[in-house]
Amino acid sequence: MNTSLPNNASSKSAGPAGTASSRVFEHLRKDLVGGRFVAGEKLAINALKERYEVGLSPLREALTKLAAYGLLVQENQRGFRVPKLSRDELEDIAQMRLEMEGMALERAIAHGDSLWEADLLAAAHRLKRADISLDKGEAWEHLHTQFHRTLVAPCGSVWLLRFIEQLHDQFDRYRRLGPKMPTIRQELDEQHHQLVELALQRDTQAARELMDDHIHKSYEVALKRYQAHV
Amino acid sequence: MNTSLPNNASSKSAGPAGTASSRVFEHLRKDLVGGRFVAGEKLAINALKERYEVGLSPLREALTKLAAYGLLVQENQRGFRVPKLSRDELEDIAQMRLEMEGMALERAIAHGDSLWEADLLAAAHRLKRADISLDKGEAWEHLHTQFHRTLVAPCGSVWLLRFIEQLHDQFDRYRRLGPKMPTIRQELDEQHHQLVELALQRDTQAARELMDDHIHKSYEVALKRYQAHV
DNA sequence: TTAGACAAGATAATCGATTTTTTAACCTAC
DNA sequence: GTAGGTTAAAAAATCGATTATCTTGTCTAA
Repeated sequence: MNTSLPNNASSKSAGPAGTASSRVFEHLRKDLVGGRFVAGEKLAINALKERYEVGLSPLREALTKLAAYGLLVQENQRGFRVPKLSRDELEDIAQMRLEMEGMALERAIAHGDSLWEADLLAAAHRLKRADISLDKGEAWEHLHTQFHRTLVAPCGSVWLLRFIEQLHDQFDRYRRLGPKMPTIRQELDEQHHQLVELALQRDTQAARELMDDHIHKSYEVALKRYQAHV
Repeated sequence: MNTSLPNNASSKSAGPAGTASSRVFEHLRKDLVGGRFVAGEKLAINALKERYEVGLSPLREALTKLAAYGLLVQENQRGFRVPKLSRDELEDIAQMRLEMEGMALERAIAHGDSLWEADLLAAAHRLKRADISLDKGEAWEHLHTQFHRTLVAPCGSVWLLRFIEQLHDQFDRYRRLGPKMPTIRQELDEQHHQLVELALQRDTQAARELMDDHIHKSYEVALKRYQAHV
């Protein structure tokens, strides 16, 4: 019923369903990506048990899974900790995003059908409409992720999509560092709009260049945030 | 102390150390990659408990981790199963290996120092010497993995290495399908040797082409095995 | 003064039993 | 005869308690 990682309770829109384990996984994942833990911090399992209102077993399963996913580090007999951040890693992640999302976009443009075009337009529209100041930007973040997901969806490679998702989460640990998000909304929206345009025109070359630029700008934001946060 | 996924007990050479959970994880991983489970099979947890001599908690943690890693599928409230194989997926994996290992090799050639050259020669030598008929080829398999790992090691991207590792495990599910391994040893050895040569000469272009060819040949073997197995 | 040993407390990992959910077999009503 | 419903058995998921390991502070001996 699923593809195993984002796991059960189909990715988004999950209602009350799913196992305790999968609920905690999602919740923790969001908290980690959203920067609600400080990098390097050691997790106090007992505290988490209360915070997320679960028993030990499902909690440990969630933590184990997050470690496999790369959002936690598990140390031999001393529990879990939040991975440190480093400039080197940020560059690694950004570089990888460049390569992989570029590749995916090219393939998506080659394979995407008209249903994709519709989805893409819809996702872009929703994103533009979203109020970034709403619930701490959570809603906007979700739509933003969704937009990028839609953009590369028909690339034809399950594994490529999987890696991109993972990198995106990693990247967001940097991009969402520190307080709120006084993003330069204007330029972002413009780029998203242009991306859709170029995708619809099947202008692979230009689309990829814009995507590179888009990721590069995100990288600069993330870097600034990282440097301010150190 | 580690990088979280291959997990504790540093990847290879693990002695008796590590938690029950990590031991089972490694053991199960090898069994899954080595084809000791049939694709699509549902895992009987109680049977596994006995087979691997662990309690429920560490076993479930190992299974959860393997699901996050992609070697198992977890279904909402009905346990774990071994992912099905498909020709489409095989092609996806092979294609991704092409891209990612090619990229990694280029970077490795650009960054690798003389220590790398030494490691590479050593790894190639050990591989050539290995007796493939020994313990069901396990020893050879390990050296083969190690060789490819060494080849791309200095690529400079932790994430790229991680993805490659993952793809390699996925690929091996196909390549090691069915009985034993009557590999055409000659040609493989020759290619490995040539790869080392070209890497040492820093001939990026030729090395990448050979790598492409090498992976492509592996793909053909894997495909044959897959088709025979269906 | 400091390196090493030791013990007490804290934390991680594991176990055994319980609860929840699914599966499968059977039964009934149409 | 089959769709729908009931229930017993099986399996998954979770809980509570136990065991093993690490951590910290203190003491001793060089």
